[in-house]
Amino acid sequence: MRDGSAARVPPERRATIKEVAEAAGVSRSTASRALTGNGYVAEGVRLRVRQAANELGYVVDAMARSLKQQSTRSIGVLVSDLRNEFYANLAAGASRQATRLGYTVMLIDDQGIPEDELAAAEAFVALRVAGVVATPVSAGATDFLLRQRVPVVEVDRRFSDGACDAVVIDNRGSARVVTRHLIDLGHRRIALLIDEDDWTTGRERREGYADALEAAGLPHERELVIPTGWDVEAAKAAALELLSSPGRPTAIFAANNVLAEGAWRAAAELGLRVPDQLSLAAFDDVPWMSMVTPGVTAVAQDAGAMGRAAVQTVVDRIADPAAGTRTIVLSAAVQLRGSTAAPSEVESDLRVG
Amino acid sequence: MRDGSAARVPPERRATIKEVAEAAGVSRSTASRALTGNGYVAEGVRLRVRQAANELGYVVDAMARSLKQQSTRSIGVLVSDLRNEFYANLAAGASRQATRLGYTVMLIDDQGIPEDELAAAEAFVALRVAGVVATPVSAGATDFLLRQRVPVVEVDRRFSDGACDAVVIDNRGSARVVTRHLIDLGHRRIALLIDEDDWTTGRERREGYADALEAAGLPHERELVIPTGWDVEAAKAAALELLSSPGRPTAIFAANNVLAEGAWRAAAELGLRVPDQLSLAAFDDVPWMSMVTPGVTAVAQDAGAMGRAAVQTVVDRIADPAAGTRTIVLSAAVQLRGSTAAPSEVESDLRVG
DNA sequence: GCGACTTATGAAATCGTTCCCACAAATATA
DNA sequence: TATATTTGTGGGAACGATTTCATAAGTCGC
Repeated sequence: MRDGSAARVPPERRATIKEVAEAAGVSRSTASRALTGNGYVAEGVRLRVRQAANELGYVVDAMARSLKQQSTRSIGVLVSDLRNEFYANLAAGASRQATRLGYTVMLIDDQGIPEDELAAAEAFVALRVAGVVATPVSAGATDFLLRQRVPVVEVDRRFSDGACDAVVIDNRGSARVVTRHLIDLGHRRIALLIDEDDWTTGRERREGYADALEAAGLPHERELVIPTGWDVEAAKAAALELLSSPGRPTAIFAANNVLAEGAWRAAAELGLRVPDQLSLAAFDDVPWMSMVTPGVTAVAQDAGAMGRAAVQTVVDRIADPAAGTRTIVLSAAVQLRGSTAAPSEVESDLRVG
Repeated sequence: MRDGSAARVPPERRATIKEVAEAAGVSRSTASRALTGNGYVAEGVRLRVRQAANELGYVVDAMARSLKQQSTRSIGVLVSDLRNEFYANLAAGASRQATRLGYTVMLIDDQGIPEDELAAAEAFVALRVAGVVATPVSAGATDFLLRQRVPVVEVDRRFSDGACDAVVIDNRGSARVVTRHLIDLGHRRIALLIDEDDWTTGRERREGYADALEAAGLPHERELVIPTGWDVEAAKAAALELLSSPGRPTAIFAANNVLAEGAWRAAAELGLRVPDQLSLAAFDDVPWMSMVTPGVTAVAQDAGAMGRAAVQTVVDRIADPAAGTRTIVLSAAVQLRGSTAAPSEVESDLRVG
């Protein structure tokens, strides 16, 4: 029985256009025209070539094509941590938009490491991607790409202000609204959990927080701005310390979803009731915030929309490299949930006492 | 001042190895050897070439290289939905392992659509990826890739049993353990929320559920196996109907994290206390399950590890295309949390009455 | 029936790289 | 000294496609 079946045995080597041309009895040029649709080809010939290609299982070699055409249909996407839902949604939006526009995506997760980011940028240049969408962690990668004449769109945060396109949200305004919300509820000691100050996101969120305090005539107390690490554990540790201290705040504003998770876990571990004993608000609305009880008040960035917009922008830029740079600012909604409420009397007493 | 700065103006066109060679005063062959490290090159010459390359901002054209070498250093990764944390973690693990092994990743999110999956497979072939890691949604893509002689590793679920390598977990065993756990707690009416039956994951989880019921001598009631849709809303709707019915189950086993989210939201909407009035267990342990109160008992698959293992497997396969196919079965731990407990007396009465 | 245009085809150059080969000089081995 | 062997270099042929150009036949308008 073996070898007796009619199953077609795949050939050792992949078919080339030359073989397709021979099978169809035409020249390579004609075969190319028949398959790509560029230039004149007689209808009968077109069909013959298409059929020959099918029978041989021919698939164009994108590299040979790009080499000749000196351009590719792929876009580099560089994110800091795919395991973080924000970046995953961003990448999903970018990927889908790219597919829709006929591009493929080269995705690299640089783990937030500047060296890896630079290596990724080099890989993108080597692969001659048509453009790059990146959530930068340093100025290095963008600089390198721009020097190499590769269109870049910075997403979420900016390092090369004005030198390239960008898609961001109104971090400062959103942070101000959230802080204002807490102040309006009666909070006077509002801590800000923040991982960094070097990025535009962190800086702007901090500024928005400060804006709101100032507008309300509240002091901007240094010890209430808590620098944390990058991951949940570090954030939790920082929050534990903060919440165990005598001058404990009545509200925490976490500058992103990871820090919010740390704060939430810390509060749970200390047995603090939210919102009675602690109000919690966050930047980045992720699913768990609407699943826990009470839900967590959060700034809802549409990461998927950011990814889509970034890809659209980079494709526009590829089409017109000379146009002036654009910065797209997307709005973000604040989802008010049960985690923010007026500080309780008891808490006020505790604070005073 | 403008144009007076010493800033180097990037050249219009990218430098080629020919230009590097000329700048260093050697032939293209020598320049190539100096940069790649293959073959003999005098030390002084090597340095001269490297410097020339640096000064010209030379970056090798990966496409020209691959065309000549007839191989690439990139791997195609195909997932169903990057917004789902399971796939995001899988992709993150795959991406990082690929980077570690010197490969770049072409990522495509096929949205679970068979046509898109096939189109992605074609794109991978066109780009001549060295191998593909995929969470298949139909047999088509894998078949096509195998016919095209592209190494494929199926992850999470299988369509081409034995025809290619695979990385999966013990779905049946894990489902059995969870169901058994619910039975041991005293549950007799345990519903299974499941999205599909066509994939190995769904089938095996269902079998594990059935195994446990049978082993306990419990009837396998048809109306307790609930087919849901793919998204949270559909799952929630199905769960709402189930939980509002007179013969309502005392426990729900959700076959994945999306369905679990739907069930959780449904229970919350109906005001059912977990675990007093309803026990909930799930497949796929995602962060929210340990953040809500009570935590949700879940099978913890390490998606990142699956992605890593898949990439490792496909790279091994690239190295030895003739070796027999392997199926790697990773173990999954069951995280027991507060959402599963013995059914309350009141509930039992309700059920009887 | 003659120029102008459209349609159709194939030969050959080209994209940027690698790598086989030929050759030469330096070094090691007999 | 004669002969291998190692080290170093450059010429040129690939890799697989696209695309320019030349050529030729058919069509149109007059």
